[in-house]
Amino acid sequence: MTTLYDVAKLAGVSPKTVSRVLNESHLVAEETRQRVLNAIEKLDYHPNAIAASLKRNRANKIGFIVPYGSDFVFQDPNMMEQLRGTHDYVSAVGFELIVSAPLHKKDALQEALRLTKNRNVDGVILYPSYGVDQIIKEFQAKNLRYVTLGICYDQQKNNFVEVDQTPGSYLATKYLISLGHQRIGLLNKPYSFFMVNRDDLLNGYITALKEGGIEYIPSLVREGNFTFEDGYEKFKELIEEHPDLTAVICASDPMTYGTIRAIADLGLNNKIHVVAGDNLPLTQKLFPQLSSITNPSYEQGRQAGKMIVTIINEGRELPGVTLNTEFVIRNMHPVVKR
Amino acid sequence: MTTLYDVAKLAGVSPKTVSRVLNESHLVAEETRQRVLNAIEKLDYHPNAIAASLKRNRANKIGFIVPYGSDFVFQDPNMMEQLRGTHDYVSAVGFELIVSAPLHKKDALQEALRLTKNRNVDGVILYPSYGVDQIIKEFQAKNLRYVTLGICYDQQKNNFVEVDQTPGSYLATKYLISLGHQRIGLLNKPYSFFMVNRDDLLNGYITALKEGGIEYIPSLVREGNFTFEDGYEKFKELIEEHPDLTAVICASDPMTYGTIRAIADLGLNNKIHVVAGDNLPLTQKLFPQLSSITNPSYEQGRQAGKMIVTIINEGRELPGVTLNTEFVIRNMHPVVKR
DNA sequence: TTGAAAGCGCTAACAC
DNA sequence: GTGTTAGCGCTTTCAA
Repeated sequence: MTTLYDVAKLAGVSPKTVSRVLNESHLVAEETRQRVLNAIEKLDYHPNAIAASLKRNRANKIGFIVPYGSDFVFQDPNMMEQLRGTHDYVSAVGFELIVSAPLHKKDALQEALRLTKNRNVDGVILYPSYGVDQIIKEFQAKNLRYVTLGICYDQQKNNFVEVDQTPGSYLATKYLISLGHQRIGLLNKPYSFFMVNRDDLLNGYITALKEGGIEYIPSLVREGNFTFEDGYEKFKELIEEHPDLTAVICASDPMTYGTIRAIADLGLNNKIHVVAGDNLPLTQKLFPQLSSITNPSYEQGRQAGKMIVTIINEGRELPGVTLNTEFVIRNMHPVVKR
Repeated sequence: MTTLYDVAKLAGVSPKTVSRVLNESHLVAEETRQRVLNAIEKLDYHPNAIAASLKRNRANKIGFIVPYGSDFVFQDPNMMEQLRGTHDYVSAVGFELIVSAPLHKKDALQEALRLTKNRNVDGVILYPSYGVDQIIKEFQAKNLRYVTLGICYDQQKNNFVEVDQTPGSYLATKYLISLGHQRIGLLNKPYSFFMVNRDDLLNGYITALKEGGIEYIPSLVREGNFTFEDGYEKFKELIEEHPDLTAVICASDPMTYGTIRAIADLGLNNKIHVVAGDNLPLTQKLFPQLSSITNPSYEQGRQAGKMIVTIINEGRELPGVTLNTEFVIRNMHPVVKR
């Protein structure tokens, strides 16, 4: 294994000079620099990143921790978009991304602590889940670096990148009302996913109903855990209790797919106006006729990546960021009254 | 920062003993071990993984290199399944997974070399792509560790986990013929993706046609690059040239989605019998009526993870592994003759 | 079963 | 602009 010393010897300079060429070459005379570069080339020298990490006390790695098992991370399309956003940002600024997806929530949180305390990573991005507030306390007590994908405890002011769904659901509901729909279902996100539920989807929905002079009926709202299966089941419940339903707004794209499948199975094609939850590329391709709330998952992941890198580099907390949803009209359904 | 020395001091033992407790505690007297563990607990000590890595010359990390940009890795569902399989295996045996997805192929391959030579990772999993054979030569010359997800050069005997699609396409074609289909299209995988094309999908298809006494018409086969867009375009080409087409076999699930969308756009719903390419969970949910070739992507990723870990631990090459496709009948279409 | 000392390959402090 | 020295935190001889 060739080391920096071999390079120094061949180039006839000190080890520190080689190190300078590697890291801060502007502090080295051009002629010296060239000699060192030649030696590096000749020896096919590659600096040992681990040794540098040890000395610098910097792993140059970011952990992306998801407390729902690998089948969730790698199969939920929103999660993938977040992951992709984080990957793109952090890899562009010289960090590597480590994905950690233990099967049990409590393992995940311990894993976050372990990764960070072991100095395997310089900081982590945490997905909201039950118990994450405890972990954050420990991160804060130990002065470790973290960013959360959503608000994780009451009064959290720093180190989060969240998405506010109020505008999206408000606009979606308004739009459906403008088409003449009166019985509009909402397949809401799960309260249990988040420590601090912002009720944003629900609030946008209720506000729009109120403005439209339509009564808010709580049983038109069902929670689901973002999955296809929940979309399927909850829509069936909804339509059974409210056979006069003509439209439904879904909190996520997988739930949208489940809803569409349920509609097909029930022989209700073209009878229910569906609004999708995320506006993912795949959904636009599969169901180009669907209007959709837009969920900036990629941007959320990207911003979280940017935030954790900044926090690591500057060594201080950063104020939280809120991204907004919008609403895209792509409707090709007829207005249906049943 | 508490170090192993702090623990040693508190426990009244030598650093080496603490190290033993951490790594090979059976070589330590139980009473000593307890004293050390107590000290670790009391100090909330976490071993510095980087220091251990430096000394051991082992990063405990696997690189997963994909030469097609992050939008491909994180959006292609098969890739995700492979990644998930690798993640699950390697994380279970104490390795971390580093995903590397540079935008340009040649960057990707340089990245694979850099990651490995820098000792950022102990080995890499390489996706087949143009030029990967050159990189492999360099890996071999430098005695670096790698596994490829498919055969990447002529006569490659070692260090790969590939999938043979012959059985799947053979069975799918047989089945379609048994239903009475005569004009069967094949949306094939792209030759350009692979250095060494095994023609497996095509061979299974041709063999089954021959056995069924049906002429093989080359223009019924179109290549696509696994994406929705290619499925859409290539199917349109196919049906335009062959209006008497009644069935089509797709090389991947995204291509299947594209084909289904094209069929809908052309007003041919229920007129074309579609066979899906991968049998991914999402496809089963979205289109439960589709028969499908089963592509063991998760298992492929898992086996690749297992292989690279074994190669790293044993320091030698391993014979390649071939996984097989199957065919699942889920048809609810009527048999259609046009 | 335990310990002393050396050193993995690099960079930070401090000279010159 | 360049070099010397020490040391990051661990593990590995080798000896006791």
